[in-house]
Amino acid sequence: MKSRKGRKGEESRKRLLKAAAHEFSIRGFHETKVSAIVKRAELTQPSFYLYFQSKEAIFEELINDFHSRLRKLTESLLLETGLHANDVTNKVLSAVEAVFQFLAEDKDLTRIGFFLNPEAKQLKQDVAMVLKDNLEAEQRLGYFRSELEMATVAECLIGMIEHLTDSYLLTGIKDPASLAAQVVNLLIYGMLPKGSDAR
Amino acid sequence: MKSRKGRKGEESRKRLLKAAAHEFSIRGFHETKVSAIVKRAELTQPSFYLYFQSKEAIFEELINDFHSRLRKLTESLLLETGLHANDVTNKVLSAVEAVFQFLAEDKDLTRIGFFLNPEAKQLKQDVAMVLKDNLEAEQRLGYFRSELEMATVAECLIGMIEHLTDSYLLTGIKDPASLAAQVVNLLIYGMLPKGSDAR
Amino acid sequence: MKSRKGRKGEESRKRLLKAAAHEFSIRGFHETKVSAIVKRAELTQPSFYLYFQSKEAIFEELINDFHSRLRKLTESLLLETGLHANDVTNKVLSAVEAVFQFLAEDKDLTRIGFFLNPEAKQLKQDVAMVLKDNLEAEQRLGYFRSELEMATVAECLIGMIEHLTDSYLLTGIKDPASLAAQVVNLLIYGMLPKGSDAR
Amino acid sequence: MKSRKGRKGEESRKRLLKAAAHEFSIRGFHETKVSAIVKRAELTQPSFYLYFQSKEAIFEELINDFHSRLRKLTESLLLETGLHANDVTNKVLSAVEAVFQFLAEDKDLTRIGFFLNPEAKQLKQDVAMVLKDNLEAEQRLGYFRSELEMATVAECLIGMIEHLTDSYLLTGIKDPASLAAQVVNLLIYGMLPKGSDAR
DNA sequence: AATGAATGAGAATTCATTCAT
DNA sequence: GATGAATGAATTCTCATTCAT
Repeated sequence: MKSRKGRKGEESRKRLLKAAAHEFSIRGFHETKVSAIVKRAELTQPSFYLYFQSKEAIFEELINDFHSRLRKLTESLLLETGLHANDVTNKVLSAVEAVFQFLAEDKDLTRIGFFLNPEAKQLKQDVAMVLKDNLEAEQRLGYFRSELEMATVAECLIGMIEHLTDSYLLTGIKDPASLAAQVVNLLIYGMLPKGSDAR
Repeated sequence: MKSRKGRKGEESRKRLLKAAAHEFSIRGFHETKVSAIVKRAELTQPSFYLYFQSKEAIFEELINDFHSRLRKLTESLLLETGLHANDVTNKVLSAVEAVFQFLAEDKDLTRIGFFLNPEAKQLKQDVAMVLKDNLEAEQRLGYFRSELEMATVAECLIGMIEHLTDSYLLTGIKDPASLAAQVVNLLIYGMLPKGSDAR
Repeated sequence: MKSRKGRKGEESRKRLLKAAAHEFSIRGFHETKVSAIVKRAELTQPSFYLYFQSKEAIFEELINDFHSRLRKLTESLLLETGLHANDVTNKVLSAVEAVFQFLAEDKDLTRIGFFLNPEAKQLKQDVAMVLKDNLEAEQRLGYFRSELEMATVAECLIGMIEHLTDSYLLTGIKDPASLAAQVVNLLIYGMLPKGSDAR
Repeated sequence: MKSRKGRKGEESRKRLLKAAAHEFSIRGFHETKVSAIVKRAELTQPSFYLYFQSKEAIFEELINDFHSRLRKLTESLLLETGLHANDVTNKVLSAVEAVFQFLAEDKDLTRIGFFLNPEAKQLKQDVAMVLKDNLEAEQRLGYFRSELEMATVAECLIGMIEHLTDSYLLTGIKDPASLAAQVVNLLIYGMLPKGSDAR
């Protein structure tokens, strides 16, 4: 199924993936008909089945592609963000920005992998876990307030990214850098003005 | 269609709504079959159409119910949260808690109205707008840092609520009060420890 | 799937079975389209699936019906044919006739259950086994020549019945009684004339 | 189509025939896919159509091959078995053995030509007819009992051969010689012990 | 002589919905 | 107020076959 030889086949396969990503992203899985995918890819239905076992299969391939890349990103971020960061804020900032950057790269794919599929929850959970571990380590080093429950903080961060991605990033209203800046600023310093009450 | 006649009819109608909410919430719109709804409601397919025009119609009715109640909640919160609040933090806290409370009430409905339907985006946008206006007002009163872009803050708050609802509230891992406390604490004071650097 | 309530449904189900039997019998499994079955039964395709899970399912139901009835017949014949038969020839004759009778009853079903399905081989094997046991018992009592290998004889008998059914019975050229008489006559006495050589 | 050019082409053609015979014989006509044939023949689908017009065509070629050879065999048997045979039993025996021999030669082909195709019925009919004529001639010469209806006897013989081929020959359980011996012994002398009743 | 790529035609099956009672 | 029975309209998928090289 996967390994076609020639250049042309590989092209068609890619066209199908691209077309499918687009259709899925605007219409969702069920409302997307194979007929629509092949039409957009300028092929016929049987050709679709030359490259993919089923509609589910192409969907999953898109998902898996997205997920594995996101996972890889997460891991790379952890490495460079790692412990003993003496400028925590900047580290966090650049990490968050990298994530937004990634999510902005292929919007169709982001919509599918991040919002449209049930397993995304699992993925987010994984990411949350990794994030939590990291945050807790930094917390132990005194970089963050000790009362904060880092598991929840991690989930909050993910929620923010998720939602901002949906409303600002995928719509093109804001760019990764500005979003990251705002998120981190808010998260790090909170909403209160400088001199306000000592808690 | 909306034949509000006998007691029994009213009962059947409610059973269908409840059954539909459950099915939709675990399976999503497309994967939910009318046959499954009526089975759960212990009725037959034609009876379904005695009370609802179509599968879409019952879904919309559930959505609308949820949405109008959420909108009502939002409005009521704005009133009591209103301006001239001298203890902003507590106001925000009780508002956020009320929202979590509401979302925890009927979990099936929340899943449907909040996560499963495309129009939820519009709803969230509406809420975000209202929230933003409110936050900006408070910001002008000096309660919040002036550099913050309140539109984004509003979206962040919504993202946090959304995601925590999904991972902690609907799963029963955490309760509204505790979630609200954490969210607000984080949002208001940020992550840095008390005495840390002036920004 | 199976248990419909009303009379009408039961009727439709039977019509489908009858139609399917006919189509399968003349066209074989693959060449028979569900569309042809329902047309003959004066129904529509979805109705077919109201009563049967799939094309395979209705085919199997026909097969199973045929097989269980044939098995029942075999068993009943064994009982009455049993041991200590002092007029072996007549016993065999009436048994063979009963079999032809059965095979002539519903010709469509016979064609399907006897010739068109792969599992028929197993069925025939079963029958052969039973037959063999019986024949051997009679052989030990001295009713049959001791040099004969009864397993093979059983297979021969089945082959004869099978083929005569195909060419004479299902085509209506000969009737059960006459076929049985000829088969048994041949099998019991062989082809040689009365006084011919001692072997 | 029948381009009998190079050596290599001829080879491929043969490989396809062999592969097809195998596939057809275990899977039947409809369940056999052209893709499976070419895979087994280590060729590609377009190559298949270089040598055969269609799936039907290759099937027919196999059938025709089998049929014409079987027909030839029958004819040769008739010649040597011919009239004025003074040892009828032995003549019949060697004829039957020759048939089993033939059927055992290429088992795939036998399965296809003898059991899998609808036209086999016609072929068997033809053989039956020839057989009948021969038997009747011998009957007139007094070699066989006059009460026997030779048309039926012929069919019986074919049925026996058919079934024994299926259950013993193609499965490798018994060999042609032994099968022929048993069939003829049974057919000629019948089942009754030597001295039993005069009919 | 052979193949990578593509397709026309069709088949089974599903599901929301309605008819008749 | 309810239901047994039926269906229109799609949709996915398969397979033999062919085009272009």
